[in-house]
Amino acid sequence: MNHKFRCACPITSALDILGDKWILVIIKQMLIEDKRTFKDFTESDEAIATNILSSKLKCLEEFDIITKKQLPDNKKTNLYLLTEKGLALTPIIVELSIWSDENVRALNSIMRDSPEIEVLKSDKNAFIKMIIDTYKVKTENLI
Amino acid sequence: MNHKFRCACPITSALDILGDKWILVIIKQMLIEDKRTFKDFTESDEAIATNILSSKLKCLEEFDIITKKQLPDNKKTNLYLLTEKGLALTPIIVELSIWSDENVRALNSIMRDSPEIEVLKSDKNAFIKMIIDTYKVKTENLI
DNA sequence: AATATTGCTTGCAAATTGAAAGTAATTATA
DNA sequence: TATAATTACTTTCAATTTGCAAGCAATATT
Repeated sequence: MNHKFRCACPITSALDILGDKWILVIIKQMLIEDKRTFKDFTESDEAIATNILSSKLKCLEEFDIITKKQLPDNKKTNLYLLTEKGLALTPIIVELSIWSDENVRALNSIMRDSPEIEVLKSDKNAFIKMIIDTYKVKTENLI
Repeated sequence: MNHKFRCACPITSALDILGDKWILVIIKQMLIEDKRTFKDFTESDEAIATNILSSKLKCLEEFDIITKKQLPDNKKTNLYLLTEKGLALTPIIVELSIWSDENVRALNSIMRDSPEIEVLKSDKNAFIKMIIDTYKVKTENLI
């Protein structure tokens, strides 16, 4: 797979990787919903089809945003984990959640509350660090 | 047009609107490349097709992220301008540019330099405010 | 009055997405 | 140990989206 970039713009180039319906949803599921296995993802609210999931995971792996690992005591279940490059997407996820809370809520009647949003807004950097640290603690003993 | 949201997650709902190849590219072009007219967009480096542009602009208008205005002395040329809801996407654009500078540059050999990136990183909030204020100054006298 | 420009729309081919079913390897259960 | 269930996919095919090219109507320019 050799990805093509549209032009020399850094923002457009980021969107050449992240700009689709599923990539950032998968990152979010890994980062804050503890999704780690193929099955975890298929069971999520977003209900991604297995063929799409398979191709997107492959793509994320090629960009080194995630890595695929095996548990030492289980040859069947693969673990998909965020790399540093993937964890560096946390600020984008955080900004998406703020914008959504303020601008999309009114359009989606079933949108769930974000009780932590005020804490988040009061100190974004601390919140981002907390999410990343929590992820690392949760995953460091898995492999 | 009645948009469908995948689920109750605020982040996924944001991506139901923003998660595609073109939407955030168009926002970026308006916000920092002074693109305002249909022609402006078609002449950009990203070279969007006119039918796609037309449908995306319509979509952005329906979500109240942009507004379409006419110059009083020109009945042909339409101006597309960001609303407050659209300007509130600036932090997302800024985070995309930081992530890209640090993580995509190595993959895209033709990516242009971002000389302002260090200024940006040293005070994100000030940079975001500057972008928004500059946009408002540039556009307030157009209509 | 003739030409060029702007802002689209239409038609069609190519690519992507998605639902459903199938498969192979591994693990759990009777 | 045999059977069933689970996981992680792949395949097939239909539906949707994207993209190129051409066309067109209204307005602006020469």
